[in-house]
Amino acid sequence: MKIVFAGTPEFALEPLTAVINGGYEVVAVLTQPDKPQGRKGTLTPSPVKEEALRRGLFVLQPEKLRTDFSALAALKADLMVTCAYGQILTQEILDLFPLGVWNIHASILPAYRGAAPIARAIIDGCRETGVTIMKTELGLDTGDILLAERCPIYDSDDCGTLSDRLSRLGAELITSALPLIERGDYPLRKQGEGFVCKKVQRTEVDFSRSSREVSCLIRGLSPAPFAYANVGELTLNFWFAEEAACEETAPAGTVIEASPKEGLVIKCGEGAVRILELQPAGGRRMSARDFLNGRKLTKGMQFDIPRTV
RNA sequence: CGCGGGGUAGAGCAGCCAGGUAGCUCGUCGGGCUCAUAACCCGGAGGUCGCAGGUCCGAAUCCUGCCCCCGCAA
Repeated sequence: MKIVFAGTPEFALEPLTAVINGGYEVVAVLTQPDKPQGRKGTLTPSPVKEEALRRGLFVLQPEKLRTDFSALAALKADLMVTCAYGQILTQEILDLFPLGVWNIHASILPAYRGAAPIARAIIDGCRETGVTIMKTELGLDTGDILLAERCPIYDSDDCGTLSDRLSRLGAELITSALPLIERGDYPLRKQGEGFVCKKVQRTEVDFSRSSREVSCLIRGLSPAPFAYANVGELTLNFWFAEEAACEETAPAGTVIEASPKEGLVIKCGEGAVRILELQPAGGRRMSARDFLNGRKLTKGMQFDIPRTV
């Protein structure tokens, strides 16, 4: 069976490997064009492209697939597996594959259709999420479900760790799915009503929210694009935080503890959060303990609270 | 030339503007206190101050060039 694999970020690597290890003929890997990265604007290939090249696979990376799919058509592949590819497919493109186009999506559909399902689930405080394999149709992540499997979200998770786990789960599911699809004998389940999510953006922490909301926001946006906060002249990106016990009454945003021993604890609207890892603007990622050894924060300082819109 | 911060002991920082003894917190090592300790007390080790050149009696500090790291924005 000839398969095209379409994917772009790191999340798609395990599934790609799984398809290859499944013994299928991966006739091409479709991925987003190289993008300028960082301050120097260096043109950087996607993680999927790098892996594909490493394995000597044929790579396609059209700027606009919807108008530039002749190369894809020429492959005459049987089916396509998509996994966070990043471009919308047209009916013409779907029709190129006799056995269909199948998508690996990092949520239990119909929840969290669209972009950033993993980050959204954490930010919303979900206790579990999962991965769905669905047959792609024109609507965004609306296709019928072939397989889905749940996966817990722990308080120790950030978007990075959860993403890793879901990526492996996605790899397992596609491994189970391909034989079913090849045999052509499989049940499909219709999705219920859902909603589409947008990309997540860098967000200023609102400490007037509850400790759970704050810690989930921080973990959901780490390791990018980050939740941040300002205190005095400092801007801090937060890498990891946990909810903390707090008996004090102080305005939200107050620094309750700031010592190498006690750690960095900030009062929230309800409860408090302990920042465990952070990164000052201009600096490297470091533990709160290291940061406090530099003594840039002291008890009683106030973090800015963003204006509520 | 997109905007900006930075490179000083193993870690995180101060000192630089107004050149003149290498400082702080943590860690580490040794000793003490304690039933005990990640707690407390005493003591010690540990630094080519990113690299190269220049100015100067004297440079972490002033000047010039270079290397590297990072935040924002794209």
